[in-house]
Amino acid sequence: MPVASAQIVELRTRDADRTQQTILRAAMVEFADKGLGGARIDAIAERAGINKRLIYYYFDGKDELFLAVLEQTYADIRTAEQALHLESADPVDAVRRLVAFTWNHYVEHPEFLNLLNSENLHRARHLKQSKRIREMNSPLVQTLADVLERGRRDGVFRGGVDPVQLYISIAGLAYFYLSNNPTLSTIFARDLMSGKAMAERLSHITEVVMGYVLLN
Amino acid sequence: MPVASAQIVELRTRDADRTQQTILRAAMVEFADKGLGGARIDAIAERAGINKRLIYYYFDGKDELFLAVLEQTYADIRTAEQALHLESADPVDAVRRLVAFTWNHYVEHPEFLNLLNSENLHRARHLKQSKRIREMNSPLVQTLADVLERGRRDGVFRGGVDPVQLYISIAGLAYFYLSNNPTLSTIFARDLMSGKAMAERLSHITEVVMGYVLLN
DNA sequence: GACCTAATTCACCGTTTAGTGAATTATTCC
DNA sequence: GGAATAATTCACTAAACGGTGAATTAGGTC
Repeated sequence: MPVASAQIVELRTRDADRTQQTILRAAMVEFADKGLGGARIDAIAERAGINKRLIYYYFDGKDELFLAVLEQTYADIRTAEQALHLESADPVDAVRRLVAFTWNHYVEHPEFLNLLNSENLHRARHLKQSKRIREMNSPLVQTLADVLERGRRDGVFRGGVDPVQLYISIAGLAYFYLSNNPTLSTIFARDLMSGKAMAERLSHITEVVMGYVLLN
Repeated sequence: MPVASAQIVELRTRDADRTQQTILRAAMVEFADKGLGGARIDAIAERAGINKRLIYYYFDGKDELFLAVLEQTYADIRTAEQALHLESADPVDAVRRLVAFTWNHYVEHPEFLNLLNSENLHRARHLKQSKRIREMNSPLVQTLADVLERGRRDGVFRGGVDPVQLYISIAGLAYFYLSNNPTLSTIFARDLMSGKAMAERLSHITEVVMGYVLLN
């Protein structure tokens, strides 16, 4: 039974789950900040405040850890998507909400963009090996297809819209602005990250998407 | 005076300009393939078939070399943009051509996308230090603004379109699809790089952009 | 054809990096 | 309370990496 030094020493009891979560969070920050190639295992250990050896104890190596981070990040966005319930919404409202959700999710989770960029640089070689993520196939595309079809029947949406193309467009309009903000802001000599600029962007991409799907 | 082995040995005469170009090209390939953090100076030297020391002789270090590659790549796209001459084209045609040009340029220069991703991961710290690139400020935005204004006066375009927002949207619609192709293809279990898929994408983004700018 | 200088090669270094074998604690179970 | 096991620390390595001082060689100049 610890006595005086208890408050200091005994704060950390042994806990495998918590340690793994701590490593995962620290790795996410490091990978997002430096990319897979630039990230340092020692830096992750330091960030997590754990011994570096534990990373190899719980995860096999750098690549496996990166995959674990990717899986976690994807799981987060899938969970958030579920909560949207676009299937029951009015088609026009559903598309508007999907655009806003996508934008807001990227804004609130900038690490997601950097992780994806890293993974694409490596031609998705981690993702391809992950059963978990491929099983996580988003029902969003099917939902979006239904929304588009309902809108078309209602006479408000144009027909012949490929839901995958539209989904990629919505993501791209948000993603590129945020992911490439540093170079865009530099080249256009304009602060594209200010609150005003951000609000204008969301408004713009909403208009672009609605201008495309709506008839007239 | 070399005799029999002349054909082999003497193929390479000393040429500073050519050596620099060779290094630059090799560096572009390596940086695009591995990112700034993953690229190896030794690999660049090997690719270029030159002695590693020459990289430090002509360029100061890894970061300076990366900046040189970025500058070269930007210079290329600016040159190509100049040849478009949108200022004299019919507004509707001009926007269509800008979309197609952007798409085709990215398709033909995939290294450009990866280099930009790397630079954005590093928050444009190289770009910010480059006088050359900031001076290269594209006249394209001004040209696009004129095109939009002409189209509005002609009664074919909607008003109030920010040319910077539109330019970023056109770039984003093309960029995201190509840059994130590995993860997108994996997740949607669909080959988005096939000739058919690529043609569909260009068609789609053209419709999205035109759907937005055109009245009715 | 000797001289000068620019271009290229050679040999090397200090540090960083991912990764590991083995010892050591804490916790659980009997 | 002792044994077994899981969690954590310790000490270390081999290779890779960016970078550099100094020697060497080729080309142009007079």
